[in-house]
Amino acid sequence: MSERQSVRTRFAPSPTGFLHIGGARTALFNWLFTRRQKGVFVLRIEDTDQERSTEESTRAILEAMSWLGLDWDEGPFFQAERVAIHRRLVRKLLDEGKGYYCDCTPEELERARHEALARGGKPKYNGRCRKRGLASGVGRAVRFLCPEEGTTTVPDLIKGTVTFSNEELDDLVIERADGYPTYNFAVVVDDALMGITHVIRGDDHLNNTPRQILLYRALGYDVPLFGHVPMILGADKARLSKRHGATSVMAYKEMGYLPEALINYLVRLGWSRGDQEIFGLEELIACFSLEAVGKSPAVFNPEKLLWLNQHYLKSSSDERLAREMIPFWEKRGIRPADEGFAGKVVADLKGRVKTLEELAEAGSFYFDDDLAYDRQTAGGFFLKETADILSLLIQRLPGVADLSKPGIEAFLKGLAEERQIKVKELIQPLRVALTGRTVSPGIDEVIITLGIDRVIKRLRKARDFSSADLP
RNA sequence: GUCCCCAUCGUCUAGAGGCCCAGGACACUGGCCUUUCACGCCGGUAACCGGGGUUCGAAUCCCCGUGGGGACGCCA
Repeated sequence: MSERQSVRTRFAPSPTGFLHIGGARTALFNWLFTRRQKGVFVLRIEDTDQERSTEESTRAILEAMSWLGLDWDEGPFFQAERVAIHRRLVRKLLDEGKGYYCDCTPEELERARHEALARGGKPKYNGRCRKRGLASGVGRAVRFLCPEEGTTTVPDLIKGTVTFSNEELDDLVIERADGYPTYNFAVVVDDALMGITHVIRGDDHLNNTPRQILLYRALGYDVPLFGHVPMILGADKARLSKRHGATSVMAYKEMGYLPEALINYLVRLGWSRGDQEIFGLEELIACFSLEAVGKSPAVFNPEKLLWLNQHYLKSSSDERLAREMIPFWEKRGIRPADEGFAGKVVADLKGRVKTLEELAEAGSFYFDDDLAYDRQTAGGFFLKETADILSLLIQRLPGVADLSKPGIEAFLKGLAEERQIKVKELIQPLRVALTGRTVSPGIDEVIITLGIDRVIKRLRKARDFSSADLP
């Protein structure tokens, strides 16, 4: 490719569902490649299947793209709005003798396929209408007249050059009986007319590519460069699907993943740069290349995604995280008193959880001064001795002048020493009293975030609970 | 069935003929730290699918098997 010709790529999902993990990675590779080349990234919605396409899906896909930060420069274009163009070009092929009408019924075609399969052959179209010279008419589709001899070569940036024998191809339908173009035709026309220079897509399309190349040539268009990225598989090595867990991008948002974690995970699935694991977006734009994309399919590993999410959680600012937390708290009926408090809660917890959802769960006690103590989950901490310890804390804590981490720590250590008990024996009852749980952030952090007034309030409640109703 | 693609630890991968009795990361695991849980730090287990070539030398190149994935639609 010459230096001056600018790169144009596209992402072309069909709006028949949400943006899934595989589609997101394809979009990401396209986007990174394009941004690196300072090219133009086009978004095109392939909605020629009127039966299955929905506006809701289109909205969902756009929303997911935006969440991931994958912005596009042109579009979204809707393929269905371009059928007049497709129809005109089908007529052109017809006029030039490169296509013909076919009146085979779906049942006939199905039967022929089965027979071919039974004979051990490839279930391709048998060419029944090829030489019949049918005119247009109701129930008639248009097929492309495919050469039967020779080979077609796909120039692929990832897989290398792949050659197909034209015998393997058949006369594909380019216009359905209902007048709508089929995928293989529409995609060629639109990519060509939109000036797409690099077609980057899943390698499930590799087999379609020779016939698409034949269409480019029949239409008189330049053939673009291709890059077929390997599929993403589930743990059982089968193509990733719902039964492997969440496959929708937005489902990950709802589970409390950060977009940069998903991006980082996805890009490392099939692409690498030495031993590096953590990549920021800007960094990716600077170093991404199709040559470094691997050829083999990759298994989706939720554990590693979780690890990356934890990493990004740890390194995000409290302010940002507090903002991201809002919907997760809302779901639990929690509305932080102010941003400062939300930030402190997040700061206490972000290093010990893997998702925002988990953070919301682990930190719910911060927002509820009326904790429902539970002897079961309290792990046997509500005993006579506990009540004594809590009383002691209620007496002494308000007198602590230095309510900083070291200050609290020194106070606790001193008190434990004075009472001839282990610090742990002091801290665990305190933890349970303040949080209602045996697991929580550092007790000093909890005290600071809660503030001394709320701490005392909770201690009183816990003491009463301990001394009343003892087992 | 036919065609196409692919093949390094359980998983993601590094490796472009000697630097590799194979490196990193996740997971698992032993220890340290410690105020619970995490985090962090130090360590461990674990792989070149098989067979033939080519070469002084192969994880790397070639061939054949085998295995996995994909395609074969008037879906995209």
